[in-house]
Amino acid sequence: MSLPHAILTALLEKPSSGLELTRRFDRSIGYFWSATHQQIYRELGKLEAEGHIRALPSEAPARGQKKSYEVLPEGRAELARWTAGPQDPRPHRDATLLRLRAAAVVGTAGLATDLTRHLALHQRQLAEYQEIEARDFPPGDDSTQARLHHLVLRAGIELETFWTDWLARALAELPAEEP
Amino acid sequence: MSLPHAILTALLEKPSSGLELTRRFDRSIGYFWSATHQQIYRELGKLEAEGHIRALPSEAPARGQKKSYEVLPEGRAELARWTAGPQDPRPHRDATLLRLRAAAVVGTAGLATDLTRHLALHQRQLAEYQEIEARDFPPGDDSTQARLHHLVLRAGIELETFWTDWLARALAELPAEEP
DNA sequence: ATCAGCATGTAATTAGTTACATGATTCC
DNA sequence: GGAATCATGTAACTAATTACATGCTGAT
Repeated sequence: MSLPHAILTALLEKPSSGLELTRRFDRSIGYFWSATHQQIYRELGKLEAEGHIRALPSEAPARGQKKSYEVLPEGRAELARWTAGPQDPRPHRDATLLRLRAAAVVGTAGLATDLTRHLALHQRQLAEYQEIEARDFPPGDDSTQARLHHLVLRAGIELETFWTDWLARALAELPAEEP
Repeated sequence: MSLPHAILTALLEKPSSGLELTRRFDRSIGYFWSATHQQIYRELGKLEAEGHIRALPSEAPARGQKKSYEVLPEGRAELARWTAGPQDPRPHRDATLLRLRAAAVVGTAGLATDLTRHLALHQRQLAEYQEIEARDFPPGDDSTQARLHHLVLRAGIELETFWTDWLARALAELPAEEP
């Protein structure tokens, strides 16, 4: 539902081609709104047809050729409208919590292995966020833009901190398993 | 992707009809795996066709008639397999974080109103979780099942606590708006 | 007898995922 | 000229959402 707005945001930050966008959706933007290259190309086509973005004229539009896009005033207006307007929270779905609830009825056998793996993934993600914070947000940041970006990163850091703590607690509470 | 497993879990906890399931997906189960009645009826049909659940014979199978389901051994085995097996974390998508990032490029005008509304929603949800904790998990719980359920609830409480804190901080950092 | 609410469904649309296809460029 | 990689796309499928349809039950 908000993929077009994620793309508009990314393109306003920096005009890019489809593949460049895909790479950015694997890092920064993708930390809170992931998308595959197939989704991105499809959505770029729609946004262009609607007059929200346009291809930079410099490049040739052939198949294997790079094609960069920039946001038009209509696109910026649409993004501003979306940002300011009311939005209902989307329903959440968390497979890990569901799994624990399932384990309460069918047993916890085999669960610890995969939860341990998840714990490691969250620890790695947390470390990555902390590196970004140390590198990009030294104490004493001031611009509104920097403070907003820092807030978003803090959410990532605190959520990953929560999950690492919680998974460690969950693992500690699981009944020991036979080897 | 895990809707069938959510339904199997719910039915193992207590055999139910479609509408009863729908109600439970509006409360307990739905706190971490939401689903609408349309999804539920469709999935019940599939699970029955696959031999994972069956309709309790007592009730008549007509259209406006209640029809309750119970889990068969095959369904329990499938749920145990899913619970124990490896699962890759799904990509996250958080519209609020995307919105803050968008606001960093198009401006924060109008944003505070809706974030304030979201803050209130998270506060209400947190209060509800805390009531459930006080009611259902008095100090000194012991069974594995109770501890697993409590862990899941704790995740809800701590996540809502995070969001209320974070939204309050975000609102404090937004530039004041002209009335 | 009709209306409100319970209960079960169907249909159409949109969003997201997975698998595959194709051209261009560069390096060997 | 062949392989590897960059870059852009199509097609098919699965999951989720939105809107609508229909029968049953009990109250007035």
